[in-house]
Parts: sequence; C-alpha cells; structure tokens
Amino acid sequence: MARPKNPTHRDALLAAAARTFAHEGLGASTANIAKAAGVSAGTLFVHFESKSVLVNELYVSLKTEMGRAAIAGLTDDLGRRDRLQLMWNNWITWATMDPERQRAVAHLSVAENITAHSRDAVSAAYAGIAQLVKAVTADGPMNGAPLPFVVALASALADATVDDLIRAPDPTGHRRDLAFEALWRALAG
Amino acid sequence: MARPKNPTHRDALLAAAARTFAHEGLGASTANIAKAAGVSAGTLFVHFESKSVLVNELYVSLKTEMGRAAIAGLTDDLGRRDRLQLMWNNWITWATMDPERQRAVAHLSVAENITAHSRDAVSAAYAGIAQLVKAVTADGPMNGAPLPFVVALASALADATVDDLIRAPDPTGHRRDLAFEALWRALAG
Amino acid sequence: MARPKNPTHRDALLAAAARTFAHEGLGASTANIAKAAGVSAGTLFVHFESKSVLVNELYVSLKTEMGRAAIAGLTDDLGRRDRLQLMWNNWITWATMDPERQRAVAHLSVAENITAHSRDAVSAAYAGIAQLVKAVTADGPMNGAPLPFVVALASALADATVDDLIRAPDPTGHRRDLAFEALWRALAG
Amino acid sequence: MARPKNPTHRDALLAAAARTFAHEGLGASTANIAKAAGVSAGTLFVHFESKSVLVNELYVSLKTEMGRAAIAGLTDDLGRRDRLQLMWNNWITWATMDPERQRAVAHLSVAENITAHSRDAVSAAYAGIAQLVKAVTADGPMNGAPLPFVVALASALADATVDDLIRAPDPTGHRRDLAFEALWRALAG
DNA sequence: GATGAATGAGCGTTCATTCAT
DNA sequence: AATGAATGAACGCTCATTCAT
Repeated sequence: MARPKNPTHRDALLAAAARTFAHEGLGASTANIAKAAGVSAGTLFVHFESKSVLVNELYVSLKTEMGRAAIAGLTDDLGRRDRLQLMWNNWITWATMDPERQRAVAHLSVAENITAHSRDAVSAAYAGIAQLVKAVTADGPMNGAPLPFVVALASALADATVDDLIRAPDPTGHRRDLAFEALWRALAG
Repeated sequence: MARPKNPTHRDALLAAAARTFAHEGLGASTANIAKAAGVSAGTLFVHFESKSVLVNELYVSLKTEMGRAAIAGLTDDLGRRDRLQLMWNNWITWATMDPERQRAVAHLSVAENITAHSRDAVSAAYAGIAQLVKAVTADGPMNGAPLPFVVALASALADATVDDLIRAPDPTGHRRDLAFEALWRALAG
Repeated sequence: MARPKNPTHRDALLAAAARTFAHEGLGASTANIAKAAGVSAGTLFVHFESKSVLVNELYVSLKTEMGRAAIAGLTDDLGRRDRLQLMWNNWITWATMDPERQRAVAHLSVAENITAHSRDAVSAAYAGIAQLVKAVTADGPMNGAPLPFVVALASALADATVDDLIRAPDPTGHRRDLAFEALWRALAG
Repeated sequence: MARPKNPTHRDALLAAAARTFAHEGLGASTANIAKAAGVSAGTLFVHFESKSVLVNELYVSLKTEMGRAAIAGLTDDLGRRDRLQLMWNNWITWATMDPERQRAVAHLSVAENITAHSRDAVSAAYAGIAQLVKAVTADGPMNGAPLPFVVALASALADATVDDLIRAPDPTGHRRDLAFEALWRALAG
C-alpha cells in the first residue's frame, strides 16, 4: 500500500560503491557513493543499515557473481584439463572485463570489517570452483593438501594474472594462456 | 638544527604504523600510530611530511626488507632448484615470523596513495628475486613471458601460502613444501 | 475526505508520545513515537502538522486532564481545608498513578517550543484549581499576592512531592500528608 | 613543554553552553556552543570528551555555584529565622541575577543523561543548605520528614519564585518576601 | 487516510595537520 | 626537536518532513 522500495536504488548503490571503492579505496564516503548512484545521502541507509553492511553485501555479491561466472558452460563431457581451462578463461574474462569491479574486490578482500558470515557466504559461492579444483588435483602432486589451500593458490594466480592483464592489454591471450599452463602444471603436474 | 632528529623515533613510528595498520587498516589515525610509538601526535609530522608519506615509506621499507631477506644465504654453488627453494623458505619464514607485518603489507599493497616512485623502489628491491626467477625459468615453459609477470605469479603464490600458514600453523612445513613444489612445476616444470 | 481520520490513531499517538518522551526526552524521534503508537511514520503527520504541534497538544492535553482530575468530587458543603486537601489528594494521586505521564510533563514543561497559546490553554484548564486556591488564601497571609504566583507555588510543592513519591513509595500517605500540611500552612497558615 | 590547555576556553565553553541551552534547550548543537564560546567546533572536544560530559559538568558547576552562593555570609550569631531568610535572599538573588543561567539549570534538571555521579556531586554541594534546613525544621511540624524531601520542597518553592520574578520584576522584593513567609510557615510554622 | 521510501540538512565526533610553547 | 592544544573540514548516520503508491 505504501511506496515500494525501489530495487534500482539498491543495485545502483552497489554498483556505485564498487566504482567508488575502486578509485578511492574503502575510505570513500557514503555521500560520494550515494551521489555516484544518483540518490541522496540518506537513501543509502534505507537500503543498507550501515556502511559496514554495504561493504559486506558488495563483497559477497561480487564474489558470488564471480563464482557463478567461473563455472558457466562447464559440462561433464569435457576432460579435466579442458574443464579447468574453461573455468580459467571464464574467470579471467569476467575479471578483466570490468577492471573497476576487480579493483573493488581487491580492496574489499583486505577490509577489516568483513564478517565471518560474509566469508562463509563467499566460500559457498566458490563451491563450484572448489569442486572442479578437487577433481583436477585428485591423484596429482597436490594430493594431501587441504582443498581450501589449493583453491587459495589458484585464486592467487588468477588475481595476479588479472592485475597484469589490466595493467597491460593481452589481445592474443598469450599471458592468460601462459598463466593457465602454470596453473595446470602447479596443480595437476 | 641545535637538536638533531631522534632516529629512534622514526623507526618506532614505522614499526608502530605497521602494527596499527595491521589491526585497524589504513584508516588508523596518525594519533593512534604516534601513541603506539610512544611519541606525541606532532612528532609524527616531524619525521614524515604527511600520513601519505609515512604509508609510502613503510611500504617501501617492508618490501625492501623482504627482498633482502629472501635472497639471504644464496650462493652460486647451489643448483637452480636448491636456490629457488632457499629463497622460497627465506620468504615464507620472513613473512610468517611476524604476522602483523604481513597483514600491514597486505593493506599497503592495495593503498590508493602508493606512488609510482614507491613502486619503482620496490621493483628495485626485488631485483635479487627477479634475477633468480629469471635463471630458474630460462629455457623452461615460462620462456617468453615478461619477467615482471612471472615474478608477480611467484609473489602471488608466496602471499597466498603465507596467508594460509598464518591462519593455520604448519609445524612440519608440509604446506610450505607443497606450495614450493607447485611453484617449481609452474615456473620450471 | 472519503475516508475519515481514525481518531484512535490520534489518541494512540498522544499516549505513545508521552511514554516515549518520558523515556528518551523531547529529543525522541517522531519515527519512534509512531512505532510505539503502532502506526507508520507518515501517519503522525496526518494527525499533527509537525512535531512541535504534537508537543504542544500533548502538553495541553496532559495539563488539562490533570486540572480536571484535581477538582473532581469537590462540593460546596466541604470546608476550605477539606476542599484543599481533597484537591491535593486528587492531584497527587493522578500524578503518581502514571509516573511516565508525569515524567513526560516534566520534560514538556521546559520545552522551548511551547507556544503562548498553549500556556493560555493550560491556565484556563487550571481555573478550578485557581479558584479554590483563591478561596483558601483569602484573608490569609498570602493576601495581596497575585493569584497566578500563589498557584505557581502550590504547583511547585505538588510537583516536588510527586517526584519524591515516585522515587520512593509512600504506602501510608505519610509524606503526601506532610506536604499537604506544609501547603496549608504556607497558603492559609 | 607543549602548549598548555587554555583554561579560558573551558570556562568560555561552559558559559556559552549555559547561554545556548537557555535559548535553544539541550538540543542545542555543539557547533553553536563552540561558536558562542569563540572557539572552533573541535576545541569543545579537547576540553569535554562528549556533549554528555559537557552537560554533566555544566550541571554540577551551576548547582555547586548556587549551593555556595546560598550560604554566603551565614553566621552562628543569627537566629534560625534570620539565617533561613539570609539563605533565601542569597538564593533568589543568585538565580534572578542571571536568568539565562537559571533557564539553563531548568533544562539540565530534566536531562536524561545526568549521571548518578553528577547527582551525588550536587547533593554534596547542597550540604550547607540541607544543614540549615535541618536546623530550621527541628522540632517543627516537618519533624519526621526525610531531610532530602524537605530540601526538595524548599527548592521547589525557590525555583517557582525565581521563575515568577524573572517573568515579572519585583523591585521592592515584595513577592520574594511573601514567598519567604510561605517557606517559613511551611517548614517551621 | 495510511504507508514507508526518499530526501537533505544537520548532528556529534574524528582526524590530519599546524603552531604556540 | 618535541609536544599536544587548536583547528575546521569531513565523516557516518539520524531525523522531521514530503510524497508516490
């Protein structure tokens, strides 16, 4: 019966926060974020209880989006290497497509106010990636390593690759493929 | 000029900044850092023109320290693999020895106000590491990859490993060694 | 015009305002008052043009209610002392019966935004009390004092008594009666 | 060795707070108080940890000042009535001399954030008044009443008298003396 | 009329920096 | 050089009020 909460505002605020954090770091003011989203300062707090909540929701949302993008198109008829390479390409493509989003993730990943709940949500969102990494590393040289550790190593390679690709374009995909080879050898030897 | 600057203060401030950034992020106040260093708020600005200068100098100093630690004890009589492993162990040991310092580095690495000059200084401090990586990768599968890119991949693996070791102890060095194997295969495999 | 204003809402808002002001002072938010009344934030402004209007109407309403309660049951066949005592007991009973209401009145009495119009309305509501005080003080030692001044002194004694009774119970009515004696002596003694 | 805290600022802030609270109520902004004191917004927090601390210190300071003023010049050679009258006149004079201060006290007395510690400090500052009231009421009709209760009644009469005198001047002291008679009869009658 | 999302001015407080001591 | 009081621009957040639903 009342005016419904405008979902556009929520999305615009999340997108604006990503952009603003990318350029100014997590110290960016809520006022700037609101302005970038085209809403007033108070509206931010209608949709997010506090700046900290906004930071957490943005973190979870970006990581979840990435986790979903990474496993798009995976089918069982592909071999292990092909599946890993598809995931790798998905991942790199998603991250390099929007460098601001990627820089925002980098900032969010070191934020002190990410809650355990948010970290759990992100872990869940990485389930697909983790499952594939598990399959790839089975019986390989990383056997016996805790799965989260192996996933962390893979993530680190991906992030470093993306950073490099953002800094210098890679039209032929040469460095992307080199890094994939490194990943494959590292995990599946 | 009558009274010379107390160099103890400068070092105490850098150490206090590392500790404080580790716990509170880069948003930590200069007043808190000064208090942690046991000096007054104004003294910080006697030794560092601004907070931004402090952040940059801390970043360069920590990375330089690490670059030096990583190549300690390297001798030409060792084989490539042994040299890489010695560097790896140096690196991991240095970083895990002081988790606060490591967390400070993590925050500093995403700071928006790290200058190009600071980044250059860090690159220079990594020269020893880079040289070794170059030797290791020569004629290997990473041939043709830009050296800074390969160094970045190695750094990423090291940082991810350190994060994991800090989170869960690794008394036998098992995960440290697993990660080294991954590095070796990735670069030289 | 099609739908008439719900008078229940108005009363609920006044009652909720009294409760909320009692606990949080006049700085209590209109949102909190509305919530306490079980209506939405906007509804408050349907019934009261502004927070200031609500404050004034609550002040007048509470004081009027009190003025009416104080003179309940007064009949001409009682002597002056008995009539004053009945009024006193009515007053004290009304005020101590609902301590929250009393605390609300205390806050409202110092509000900066009580209008002259509201003060006049309260004076009018005190006409019964004033009339009795006038009868009691006639030919006594307070002769020659302006009536509003005498009423103010009586009110002050009543409020101080109530505050004390609220703070510490008075089951036998001992302090209430002591204070009445003081009042009687002060005005008529 | 450093710049010492300017005690003028502290006093100016307390005085400005009294003036500003008198006109705007306790909702007055710290910015306005600082401006009225001629210092910058931040300086207020150098001298008072929070607005709440300022409110409490102002309350204690004004009440203490008043408690001291009330008993000035009291000597043992005066009779009970003369001593009470001297105190009464001191009290009324102190309070009417600076109406703003008095209005500030009225606001502070209903503040929700006055701490128990502040209330204790004020009780201690009222010790002289309480002692005199005790002497006056000994063996009189208020015998058996708790001393704080009797003091509260006396305070109530004083405050009501002051309010009236501030509203309408009393050059001959007529109403002041009428109220004193009422007080004397009420307590010692 | 009732609702509650949207608004933007204003709040208490913090903080990097300056400067009198 | 060292100190810490003073500064004033921001900051995160609240709130009375408006208005689309």
